[in-house]
Amino acid sequence: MNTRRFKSRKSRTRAKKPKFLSLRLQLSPDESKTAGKQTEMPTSADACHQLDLFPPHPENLVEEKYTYTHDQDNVAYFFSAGDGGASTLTGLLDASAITTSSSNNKNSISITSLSPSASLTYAYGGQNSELARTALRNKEREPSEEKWVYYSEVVERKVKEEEVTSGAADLRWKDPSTKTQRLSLKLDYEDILNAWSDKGPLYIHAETPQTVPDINDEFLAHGVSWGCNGGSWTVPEMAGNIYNGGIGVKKEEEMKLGQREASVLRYKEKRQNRLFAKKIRYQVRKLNAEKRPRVKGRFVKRD
DNA sequence: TCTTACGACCTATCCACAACCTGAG
DNA sequence: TTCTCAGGTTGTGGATAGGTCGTAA
Repeated sequence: MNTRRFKSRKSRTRAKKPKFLSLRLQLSPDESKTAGKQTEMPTSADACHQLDLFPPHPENLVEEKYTYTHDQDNVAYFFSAGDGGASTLTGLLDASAITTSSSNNKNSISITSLSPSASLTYAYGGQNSELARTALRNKEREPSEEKWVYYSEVVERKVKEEEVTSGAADLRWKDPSTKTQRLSLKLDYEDILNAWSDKGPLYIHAETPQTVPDINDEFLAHGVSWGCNGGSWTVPEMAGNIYNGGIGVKKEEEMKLGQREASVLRYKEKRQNRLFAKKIRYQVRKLNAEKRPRVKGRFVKRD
């Protein structure tokens, strides 16, 4: 969604009550509760979130459980209620517990609440409590449905988690007496560069900083795939070809190229088929709306 | 290079009302 | 604990307004 458009549109006509909340906006440092916070270490692959090739939907912003998953084709974040509703919006706001789990090729991060009675009024500035109540009311309507969240929101959350899990994590995170919890990720760039020095260029294109790669990029289309393995990005099949002068066996190369092409095809197909259209939650309402009389597109009273 | 005009595109908003949800008893 | 009921909330589609973007002059 175009934010500028949204803003200007809001100014154009009477502002409609927003349906969803941005947790990022509401989770100011002062309001986050830290007392009794329990954190477990994320197991791996935390860096992978930086490559979300599919822009997330801003809708469905608030849900019960935040889950991050990745596989070899994709990286995505979900909110789901697969835990039976143990985590709620209140829980998210409170963020009393952040737990992570890992199994096979999937990692998940759950944020649950240890004090569900926390004040929503406080978190929402006392003015949008009705909104929060509404959001809470929606819990578990669709227990296993995929949800999308803002990418920036996820990144911010991940940064916080990384800081908590790192050895040099700011101890203020666990100190209930400390009011400022604004954590900042401090990287030792020199160490990173040294550690990486024998592993080839830092960037896909050695001259330019790496951002989200374009799937149409020839570089990707010719065999370099993105995978997340134990927290670091790898170039599994063609890495040697690119950086070390090739793998040598032409036949093998062709086979792999074919597999790559098929893989890229599947990837592109997957991306194209991704559901960007509005999802109908209640078919009966759609039927009713279709039958409802209209004037210039607006519903009108029946005679 | 900058400004302006224009068309194409995009999307929040509006409406009524049945379905749905929630809390009280 | 379960049921009932009243009242509040949500979701639905088509047309539209008005902003954005790209292009040409």
